[in-house]
Amino acid sequence: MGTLKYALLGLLNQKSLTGYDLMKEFETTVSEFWYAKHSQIYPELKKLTDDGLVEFKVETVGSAMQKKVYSITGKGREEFLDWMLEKCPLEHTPKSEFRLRVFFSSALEPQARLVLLQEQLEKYRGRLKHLQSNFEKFPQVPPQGSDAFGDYMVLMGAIMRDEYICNWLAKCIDLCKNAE
Amino acid sequence: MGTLKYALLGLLNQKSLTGYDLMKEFETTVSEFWYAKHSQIYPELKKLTDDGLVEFKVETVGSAMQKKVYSITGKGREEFLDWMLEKCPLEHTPKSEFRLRVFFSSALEPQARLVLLQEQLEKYRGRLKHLQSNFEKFPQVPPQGSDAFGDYMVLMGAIMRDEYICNWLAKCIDLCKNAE
DNA sequence: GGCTACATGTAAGCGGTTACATGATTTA
DNA sequence: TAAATCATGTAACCGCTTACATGTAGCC
Repeated sequence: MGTLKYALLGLLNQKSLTGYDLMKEFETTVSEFWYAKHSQIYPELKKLTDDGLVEFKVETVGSAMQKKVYSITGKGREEFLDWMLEKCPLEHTPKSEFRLRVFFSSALEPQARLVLLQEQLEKYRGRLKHLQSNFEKFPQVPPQGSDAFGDYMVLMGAIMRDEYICNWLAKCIDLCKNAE
Repeated sequence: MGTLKYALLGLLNQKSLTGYDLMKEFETTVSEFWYAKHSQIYPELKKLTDDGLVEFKVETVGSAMQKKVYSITGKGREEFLDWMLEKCPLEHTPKSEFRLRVFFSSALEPQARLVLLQEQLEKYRGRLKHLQSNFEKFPQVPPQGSDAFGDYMVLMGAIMRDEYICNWLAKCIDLCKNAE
């Protein structure tokens, strides 16, 4: 796919950043739907530079430390927008080790099956609380043209996702208990 | 992770199958949460055989065509159950090209943003209908000890997942329309 | 002075996809 | 008899992770 390329271009389309900054983005905000390690980011930035989609200027921090601040070029913005307007096919449902275990769970004792589901439910409830507290940083819906609007939509999606997973797990736990 | 190994062991724990049968499983039932191409399955089966976790007997179909029917061994069943009882950590939220686009969608014209969301909604609504019709093959909840019970739980999860995505997309579309 | 964060790179290896390659059986 | 399906394998390549490797800056 080469999606990392567009993830980087999209972020640099919002503002200029260093490779390190981009790495941090993939660890925080963006991590809900994309991520990459620095070992993948730096070579990709080099390729984007060679292709004229981004450019950088070197800034010096302190006395010796140098960093490369990357900006998107006109050509880069063009390719990014082309990608944004492409048809977006339905994604394959993601692989899930947990669901694989649930699928095979008839191999477990009823008690172990229940533990499997309950432990997972606790973990998702914890993450849900965390996401909900993140959501409070938006006092109201951000204006549609702002970068925050996309942020708002995906965060809302993340919360709804964890809510559905909690509902699903609770339903499975009920089924297991009632069948005993 | 080496999860493919356990996916194969889990399926062979239910019944004996050929490499081709396993490939078909990954294209149908199991595809909701795991999948693999034959080019990955055949070498993995060879490895599992070398490790004594599965064994096969050759069956002849027609006059010349040979197929290998694989069965799980005692050692294989043991390793599979060990894996089933391991702690199952919270999975990283899956990468999604679509959500990436939604995140960046302030770069689009309001009309293009709406089209992006609406097209995706239509696709998910279509798949949801398909999943719901699959679900009708269960006249009632299967007994907890049967292989069908795991199948039932994950299919229920898949339906709930597509429902939540439809709800999320509908909500996003509303936001975009109200902000105009 | 020591720890954490900032900052940038390379190399080996793994999981997975795409493509190459072959041949038998069934069905229209 | 032609096409689709059954059936099994290998090889090249790609995206990504883990580990290797190095050095600076800020903070306690």
